[in-house]
Amino acid sequence: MQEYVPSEIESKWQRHWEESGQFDPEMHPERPKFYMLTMLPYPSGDLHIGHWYAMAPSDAYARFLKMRGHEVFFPIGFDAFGLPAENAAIKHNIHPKTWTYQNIERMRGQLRTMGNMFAWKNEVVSCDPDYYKWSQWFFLRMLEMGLAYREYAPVDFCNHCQTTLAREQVWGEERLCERCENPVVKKELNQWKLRITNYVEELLDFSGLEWPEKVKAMQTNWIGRSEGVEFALKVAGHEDCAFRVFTTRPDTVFGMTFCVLAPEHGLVEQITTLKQREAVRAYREAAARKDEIERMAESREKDGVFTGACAINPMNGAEVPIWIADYVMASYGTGAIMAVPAHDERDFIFARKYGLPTPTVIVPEALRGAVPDGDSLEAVLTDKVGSVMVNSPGFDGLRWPQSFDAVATHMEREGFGERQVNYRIRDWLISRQRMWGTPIPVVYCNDCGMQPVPYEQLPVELPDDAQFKPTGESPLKHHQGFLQTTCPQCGGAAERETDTMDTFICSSWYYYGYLAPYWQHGETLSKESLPWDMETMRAWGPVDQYTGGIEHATMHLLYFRFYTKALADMGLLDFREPATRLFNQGTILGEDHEKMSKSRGNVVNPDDLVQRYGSDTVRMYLMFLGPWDAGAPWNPHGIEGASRFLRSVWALGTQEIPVGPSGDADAEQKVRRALHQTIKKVTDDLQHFRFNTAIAALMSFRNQLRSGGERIGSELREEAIRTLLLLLAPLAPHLTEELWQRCCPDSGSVHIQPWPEHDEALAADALVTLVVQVNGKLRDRLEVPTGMGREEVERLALESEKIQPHLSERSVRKVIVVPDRLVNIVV
RNA sequence: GCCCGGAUGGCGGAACUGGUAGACGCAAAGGACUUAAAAUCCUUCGACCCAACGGUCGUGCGGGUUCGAUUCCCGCUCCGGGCACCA
Repeated sequence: MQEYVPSEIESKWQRHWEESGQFDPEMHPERPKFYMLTMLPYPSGDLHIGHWYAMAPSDAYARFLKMRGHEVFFPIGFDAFGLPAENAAIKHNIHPKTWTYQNIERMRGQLRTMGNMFAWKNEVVSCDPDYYKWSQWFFLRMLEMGLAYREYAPVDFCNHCQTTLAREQVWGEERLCERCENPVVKKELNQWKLRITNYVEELLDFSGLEWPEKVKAMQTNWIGRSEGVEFALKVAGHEDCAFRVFTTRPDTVFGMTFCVLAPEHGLVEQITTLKQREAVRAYREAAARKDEIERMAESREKDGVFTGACAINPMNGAEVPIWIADYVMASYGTGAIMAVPAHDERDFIFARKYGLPTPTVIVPEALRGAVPDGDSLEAVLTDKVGSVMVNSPGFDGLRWPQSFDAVATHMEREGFGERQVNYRIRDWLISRQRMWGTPIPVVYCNDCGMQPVPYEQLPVELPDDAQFKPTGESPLKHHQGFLQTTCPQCGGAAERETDTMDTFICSSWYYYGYLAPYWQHGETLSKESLPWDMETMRAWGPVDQYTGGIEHATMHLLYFRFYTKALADMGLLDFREPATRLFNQGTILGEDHEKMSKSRGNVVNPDDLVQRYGSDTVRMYLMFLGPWDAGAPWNPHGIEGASRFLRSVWALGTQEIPVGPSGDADAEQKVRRALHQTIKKVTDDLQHFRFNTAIAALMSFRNQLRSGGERIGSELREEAIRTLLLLLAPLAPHLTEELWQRCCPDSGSVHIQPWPEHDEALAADALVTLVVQVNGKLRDRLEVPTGMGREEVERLALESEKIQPHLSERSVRKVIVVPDRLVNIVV
């Protein structure tokens, strides 16, 4: 018997598969298509065990589907723009392009050792001008459609990365930069944005998508839809002066005892009285400063300043003081609120602090008639359901949601308010003050203003001779060759935009890019150009199964849905959702159960493991660790189990056992039954990404085959081994291919064989273990033929020697029989 | 504070729609083979009591429903993730 030496067979088959083109996408109309997609890697220069954990199971699934008769497309590429390349440029004086392509070259090699069925011919590299010219083309189309715009507004800026960020890329209450985890600051800047908010309602609709509930919840949460009423309040003594507030609780409007404007609100200056002017000015300044610096230490203490002016409650004409306070955000709703302290905890705290009244206007329905005082924070009633309006002339006694409707309708009829839906999500800020990204294709002319670069001039290419400064500032700002251009409108001198696009732009359409390998270098674009062949897109799109990490739930996965909708509106796609099914794999942790990081020294290097155990073993072990979506800590000894298993399969596949064509009938029946049960189990598990239990089933079958091995005939033995190889092929593609070629050299690759089918009759057990319980406690086990009748089962159980002692001196009250399962005797 | 997950042996985990808790693997212990080691193979392996047969307890904690609960319901604890003066 030859020994199992993975290194000898793995590279051989990797080369063979790629050269034979057996995994290149081809349309066979008789086969159902399957677009399998795994999130593309950033070319950091080293393939991490996390990449293996994400991609190896994806590959197993793709291979499984191919054997199940699908035509499978499983592409790969590189998300090649981004900051690390610039940092390397500054540190090592190497152009980001050189650094990136060197890394890609290295990672291609590492990825190939995984043995995935990647369609390498369709690879995309997002920093290739032939790729990013289309990112620019989409941008120009969006500009024409009004989906892209430039705005001067406060934005989040990361000092460490020297760039602005999208709201999605600022994390948590600490407001950390998604890349470097340093706190961001606010800055007022002119920035390009994409109108993702145009699609909010559609983005909230997940119908037809098989996505994890968690991701749907996170996106829904992020979009933050809330239904309410927006209405106008006049300022007393200023006939021409009014402001609007948004509320989700119009039913509490009679309880308004003051209003609050955000310190930045445009009306503040105009309405502040002379007496209050100094206090208001000081508060606004302090608020502006607070926003810049002391964000972390910011307490939730509510304070504010009276403006001296009053607003008129349009419902009852009551005059209420107008305050400014920084607990009201300028960026949400109208930047102003009606304050109802009896029914809002924040308003209550504020009212308490400044001695403002807190009248009750809704009460629990059960308490109707008796209006409680509501003089503590705990007594603040915020419940909608079960509350009724009181002290609200004309509306008393109304319950939610009629109370909402009645007030809203009244406001609409009287013409001072209307129903309104507000969202938390903001438009996508895509400007980055970085060099290594897609240039935003616009120029600024002194005479004509901002002008888009004509389609025919795309791509606007990054210079190859950029000078990087240690300050981290984008070299584009100082690169005269890039900067100086002519205005497409008047032909005069103009300057290019030096901001580049967020790299999430590249990953917002790469899965369509994979299908457009015909981009031609030097091809002149026009508005009528097509980024892909429409027939090919119709045939393959959308993605059938997408896999990747959950960390992109409210970033990439939101942008990627938005892009698909925008591209569909450009007439380039005839579907509106990019991926029908989504699966989020978990994270592989270090041996110490902590997140892997260089500083912790718990990083596992896959290259070393491949060298020592082979790719198949690494794949198998990662899939065996536990459920794919759970992730797991790495156990350096555990991989031995996967290694042993594959070695024993190798032994089974190469050993000659001198037996006749048929063997012991009883042993054969057992093995045959196990075989069909294993086919069933593995098929079902792989369909549901349960790689760990599929592997456990294969191991069990291996155990049975080993123990009964000498007593079965060569015919069944060969069938069993062939089937084992087929079932194992998606998981351990190299070893199975090698053994398959040895046993069935004429049938072609193991990976194009039809998947085995199980026979229900052969899989059925002849005998079952019947559990006998007395009062729910296990007392005996009986081996009985499958399908035994209730009466007989009951009789057998009662007669059992082990049961008898438990029945003495007690009377049987009831006997529960679950056929083929158990008998429970209640005494 | 709100919204999602999760908690099972020494470890990773398994258990279909309530029906044998701990599959499969790792580690450990004992044994076989070997001059020896590695590899391989066999046996044991939740806790406690018992010489043994066997028994009692046991799926984060406390209750409940049920003949029967890791699974369903109620109330907690701890861990992880998301959101958060969002009006």
